[in-house]
Amino acid sequence: MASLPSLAISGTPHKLDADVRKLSPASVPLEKRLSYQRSPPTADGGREASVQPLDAREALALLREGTGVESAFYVPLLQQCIETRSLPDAQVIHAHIIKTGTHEEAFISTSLVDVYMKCGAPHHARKLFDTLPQRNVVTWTALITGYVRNSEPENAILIFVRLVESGCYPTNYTLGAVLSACCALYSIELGRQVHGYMVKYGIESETSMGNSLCSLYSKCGSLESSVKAFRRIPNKNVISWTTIISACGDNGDTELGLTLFADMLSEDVEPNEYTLTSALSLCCMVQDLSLGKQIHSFCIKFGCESQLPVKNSIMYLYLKCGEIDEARSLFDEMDTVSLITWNAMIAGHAQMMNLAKDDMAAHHSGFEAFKVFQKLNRSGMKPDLYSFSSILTVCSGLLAIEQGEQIHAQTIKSGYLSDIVVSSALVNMYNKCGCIDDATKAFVEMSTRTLISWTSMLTGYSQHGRSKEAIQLFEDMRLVGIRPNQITFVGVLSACSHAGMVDEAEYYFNMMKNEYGIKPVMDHYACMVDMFVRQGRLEDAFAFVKKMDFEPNEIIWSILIAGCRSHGNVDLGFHAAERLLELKPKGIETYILLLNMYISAERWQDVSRVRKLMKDENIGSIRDRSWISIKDKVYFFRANDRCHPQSAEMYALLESLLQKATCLGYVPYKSVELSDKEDEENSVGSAAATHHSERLAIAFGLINMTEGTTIRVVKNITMCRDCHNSVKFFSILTKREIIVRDSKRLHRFRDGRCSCGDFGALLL
DNA sequence: CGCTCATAAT
Repeated sequence: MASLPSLAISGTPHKLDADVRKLSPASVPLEKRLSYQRSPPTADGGREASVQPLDAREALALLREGTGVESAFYVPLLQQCIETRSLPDAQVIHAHIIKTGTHEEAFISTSLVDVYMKCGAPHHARKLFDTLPQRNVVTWTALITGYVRNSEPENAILIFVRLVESGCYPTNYTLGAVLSACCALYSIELGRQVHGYMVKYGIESETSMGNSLCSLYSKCGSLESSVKAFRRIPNKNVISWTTIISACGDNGDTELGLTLFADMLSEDVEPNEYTLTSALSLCCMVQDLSLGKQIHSFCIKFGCESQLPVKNSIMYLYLKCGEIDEARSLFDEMDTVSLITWNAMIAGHAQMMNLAKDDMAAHHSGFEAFKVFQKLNRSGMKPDLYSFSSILTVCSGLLAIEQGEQIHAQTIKSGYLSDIVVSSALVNMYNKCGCIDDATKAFVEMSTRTLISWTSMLTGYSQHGRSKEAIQLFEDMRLVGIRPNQITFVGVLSACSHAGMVDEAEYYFNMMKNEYGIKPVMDHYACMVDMFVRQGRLEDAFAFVKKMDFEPNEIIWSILIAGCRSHGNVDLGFHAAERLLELKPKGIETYILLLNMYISAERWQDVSRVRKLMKDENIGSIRDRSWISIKDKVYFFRANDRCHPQSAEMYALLESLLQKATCLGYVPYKSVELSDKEDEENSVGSAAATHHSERLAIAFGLINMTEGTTIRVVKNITMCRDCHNSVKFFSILTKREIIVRDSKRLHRFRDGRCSCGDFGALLL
């Protein structure tokens, strides 16, 4: 972006020329002009045309032939140009205007500037403007407004500076347009300066100006300034209220937003459809269905429930609050839908996928999102950046790489890949699907990179065990001047941990605290503890935990216990387990870890103690689920599942693989039986061999997928170390790349190694 | 009065 000038407010004392009419030439009689207005004169309005209105099309045809028309026709002709957005027509008219010398009349040339701008030709407008003998504040304003319209806010600002320098007085129209330019530039500094001009000209208290300021500050991310601007508006109208309420939503202060909505009602300001949709969106954010329903009834009361945006909001409210059937029937009842309707459906299902506790539910939601996306494509409407970013999130969640690739192609074709959110979602999708090279490619090809895209890529490298690249990326990011956040540092520290770079980890940990003033949270400590544990430095790990200024949580203890188990320090493990049990952990995986530890040590009393605690704490039964997607079908597996027709083949394959693996040195770990009751019924009379769900899914993939293709499996809980170890052998024996994404991380098995660093601290 | 400026849903 070109550097922008400062808008010095000092200098010649300006006074707002309140009466713009003085500047307006009246060479064409008012009544003549009126007769060419778009709306036909009404019978009772007394606006009889003094010149017989000539059809604008006919007039334009005459001009094209070179025949002149009366100069009074220029206004409707230009009006017609705006409607058709036809640049050539504008040029024809322009030529005639010059021929007749009419361009010296300021209002005609102002119209021409406006027409060029509305035809998307700012260059033509500017060229004309620069040669004008006469220009007034309206002409200047038309140019500024036009630049904003054509997404050239820098030029709008530069023209405003020239306007001020030329001694012209800006009007409220002018300052409103300049404020829009500041908004487009997200420049709160420029905005404040324009605010200064408004104060100076005494128009700050005008409602529309206050509203604009309120909106500007909100869009620039300062809710505080926005609220201040709002409070200073003496005569707040419904727009003022709507602006501040939606500002609260945009800036994440739902509580204040809802309070202000209540204030508005108690001050007897009647909300309109804009206000109500904003309020509904606040209810969505806090998932408050009962409040949402009240606002729904307001919509009916104020008669705007039939408006599409309102319908969209209400549908989205039900969807976000989990009332899928209600949302669905509202959707089906809609006779007209907009792209936003489709997008709301996709985004709603995508969110449900992410929040679903149950993996079956998650998958179902994701699948619904795909169905909606498909229907959108067939409806004749074109997906936009919102559709693409939502559906790419769904692909990430389901590891649906085939669909993801198709959508990638569609984003290129439609041009939406240039959008920062879409391209970030694409990087994320490839990372989550285990395609680090495609992610890198997508990242490199981005036109601009934000904190989110850098962090996403960095985390991708880190999760794939490519620590050097992750850290290199971090340094590049700092070099470009992007300020890392908390999440970025989680990526950096986990990369260090992965590669055993203890000194670097400590260096970055301190950098985070001292240079960036970011307070370390549990995740950061978890990375550090994980690192010491990986190194077998259990004492250092425990010492680090003692340094924390909060109590270790379930995650920290789990890492310590898993580490003790891996490094055979059973006593320390038992000690840590006692501390963990005092916390009454919530996560089912924590219990499996503890059970596994006690089972390996054959401490059966502790095993039954943990099982009892699980019952007391109402920890549900252990459900082990995996799924694999082949073509457009998804196949689910449970532990020891024998439901599938190919079961016999799958079990035989697993047996033979395990046998071969044993020859290569595979030793099974004893681990907890993961079948739940439902599964046990199904596996009555089954062979002795037990398999967790991911092994079944992998076997299914090996049988049904073309040789050499990558196998991608999603698992709902963390892999156990026995499965992890055996899959490493499978990758050698079958010469396949196998990707398992479990609830904690991504495992990419290749040639007997796993990208997680072959270390079990994050395994059960 | 030729710039028609300010608010919403994904």
